[in-house]
Amino acid sequence: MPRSTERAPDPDWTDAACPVARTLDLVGDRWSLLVIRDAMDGARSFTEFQRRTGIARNILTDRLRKLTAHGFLTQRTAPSGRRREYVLTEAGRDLFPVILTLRQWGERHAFAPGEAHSTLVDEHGTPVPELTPTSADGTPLGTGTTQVRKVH
Amino acid sequence: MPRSTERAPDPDWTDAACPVARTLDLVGDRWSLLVIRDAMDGARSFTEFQRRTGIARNILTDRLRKLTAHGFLTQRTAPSGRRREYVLTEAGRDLFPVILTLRQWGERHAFAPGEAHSTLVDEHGTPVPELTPTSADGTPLGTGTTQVRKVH
DNA sequence: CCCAATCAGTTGCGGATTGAAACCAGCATG
DNA sequence: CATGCTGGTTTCAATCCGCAACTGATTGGG
Repeated sequence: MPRSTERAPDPDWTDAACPVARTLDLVGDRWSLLVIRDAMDGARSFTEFQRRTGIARNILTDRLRKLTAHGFLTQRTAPSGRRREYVLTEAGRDLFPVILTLRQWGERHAFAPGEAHSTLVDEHGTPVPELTPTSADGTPLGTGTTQVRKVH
Repeated sequence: MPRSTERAPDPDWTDAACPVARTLDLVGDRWSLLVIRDAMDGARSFTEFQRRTGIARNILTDRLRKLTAHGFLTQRTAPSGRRREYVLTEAGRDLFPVILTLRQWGERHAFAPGEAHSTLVDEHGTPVPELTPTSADGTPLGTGTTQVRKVH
């Protein structure tokens, strides 16, 4: 009885009006964002993703397929041969701030002081600074100083 | 295998050295971040979370318990009575940039042009600008201009 | 050409997780 | 006492996940 209204690549959202919910409907599972993370870090092939994440192969198959179907990844034939490889699309690369903020939360709250972890650095090896939300005039924003509004 | 470092509510990480993976181990499921989102938007009570998310009640019970155990939420008695309520901790509020970047990705990529959605505004009603990663000297950073490095 | 290894999956199978709905207990009101 | 609200718990079916075995298409070497 579902009645598809228009063209629907991925039907029935958890909360159709909320961008947060829609994004989580696409990548809000245990593995998708780790696959994206590794793609950003240079992983291209099935076995490379498998090796880095440790994910079960059938699940990886499923995730690569879904991420490709939803436009985060594309499959193209590798430049150096005839094997195919997975590369991030524009939409996939736009998840960079999401991965970065997850990373920064983890670095701050999920490690004991002095515990070994990885961090993100720029081309000069300088650590990437914390990403802080600000208003258009530069004042910092948080949960108390913002609110959700409907738009059409 | 007894590995009691200090207080260990949630042992064996998916990828112990990666802050992204650790964060996702804590909130990387279908519902946790939506609960956090609603907490940021003012939800305090069990039924309020249930009403906003539409989540099954047993799962909500589990998520509220886990989010509390992991330090994202605290339970305190409401100031205006004797009912208890869930409020975000410091660590919970620090997920604000994560929710915001998820929201911004969704606004950009998960909606057809002109489709109705919610957005985030500051106290003056001005839309919150895009959060863009930059290096310490202000140059924009992306997947091509950063790399992961181990730190101890 | 033949044998082996590697890559990219697919299939089958138990066990854990999730979800919908029903049930339950405490408290407040009428 | 009956009703309603809050904050759950229980039950049970469906789904998801990981493991291991298998396929099938390529490289790679002798």
